Amino acid sequence: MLQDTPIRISFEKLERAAEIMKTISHPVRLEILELLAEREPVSVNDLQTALTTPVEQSMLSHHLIKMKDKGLLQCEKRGTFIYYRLADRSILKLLDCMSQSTLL
Amino acid sequence: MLQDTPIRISFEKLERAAEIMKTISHPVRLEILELLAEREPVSVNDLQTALTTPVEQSMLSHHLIKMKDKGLLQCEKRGTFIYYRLADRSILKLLDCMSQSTLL
DNA sequence: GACATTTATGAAAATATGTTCATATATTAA
DNA sequence: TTAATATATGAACATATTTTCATAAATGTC
Repeated sequence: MLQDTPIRISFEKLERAAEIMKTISHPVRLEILELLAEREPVSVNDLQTALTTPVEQSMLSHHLIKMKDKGLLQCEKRGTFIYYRLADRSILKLLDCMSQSTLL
Repeated sequence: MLQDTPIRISFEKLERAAEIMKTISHPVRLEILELLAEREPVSVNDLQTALTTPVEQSMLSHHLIKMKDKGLLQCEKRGTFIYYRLADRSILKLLDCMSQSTLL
């Protein structure tokens, strides 16, 4: 059921929304979020293995840190491993909407 | 209620999803979509007036054409006016999710 | 201490995106 | 035909993002 009522957000919120969406608008980042949706927390290495696309360790680290900087992920160190988790699962609703969109 | 079941999308779909999200990840574009959500179709000029942020005619045109090129908008010419509309209202679900996200 | 493993860092390069400006095109009106 | 209005176009520029590469830091193991 599509909602048809006006949704009005302030420009500041539109800016923040745009920032969040921009941050995850990358196929690998979307897949990272999907993986974290299923299992949390996950180490960088496990993420790398789980991704369907081969991604360099360094590249993966950059992706993760970027999403963390934007407040989308959190991480925790255990020994030499770093475990990432979603900072807020409400972002999954976005993925869900996206996956259901008839635009895809 | 957040959905917690696995959402798995093919990499091609992730790429298309990323492309769509990237295209609308801009505060002005988000506001354009909001305006179109309420009223369709709207001429470029009316859009320009309705936007809360001042946007140059040329810039607005670029935004609209980009979203049209990506399949998110459609347009129709009447006289010297061009009326834009949403190509698919399912994109509004995304805005809705975004506006409800606790990340904002 | 030497070595392996895990992850981060930072610079450089490649690519993409956003913005501005001047101008073109199309339509309508006078 | 001239002028006015609506919109698009395209080049130039500025800025941001993505990717790669080499290397560093931290931890654990022998």
